[in-house]
Amino acid sequence: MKKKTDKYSFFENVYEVVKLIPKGRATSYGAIAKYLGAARSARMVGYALNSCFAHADKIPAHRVVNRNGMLTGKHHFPDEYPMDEALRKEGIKVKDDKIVDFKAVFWDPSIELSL
DNA sequence: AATGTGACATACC
DNA sequence: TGGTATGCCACAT
Repeated sequence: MKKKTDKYSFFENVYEVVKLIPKGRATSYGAIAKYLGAARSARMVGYALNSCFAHADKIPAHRVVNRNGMLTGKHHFPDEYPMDEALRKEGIKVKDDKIVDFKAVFWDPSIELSL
């Protein structure tokens, strides 16, 4: 329900999409940005996730990686819960901070959510 | 309003 | 493979 603002922040949108990512899947910043209608705001997606820890809800930010499937954001995760470990627990294989067979687990919101 | 920022994407070397 | 440079855009200050 909307109050004063008709639209939520771009961040809120990012959080919503990330939370919709199925277990064992992963997507890219660019894909999310595109789905939100701002394909050139991939940086904003990462920016948003940077604040995800401050966000009230739990954001599976570990399911969001860059275009190469590389865990570029792992350095931003808490040491107690590394990004690659989180992914492994969901069945995603990670090697050298990169998702193995990324395209196999790739989850594109602009496709999956439009079915 | 202006400036700084960045977990990207792409290009180039 | 990795460093540098540029474009890009929404948010923070």
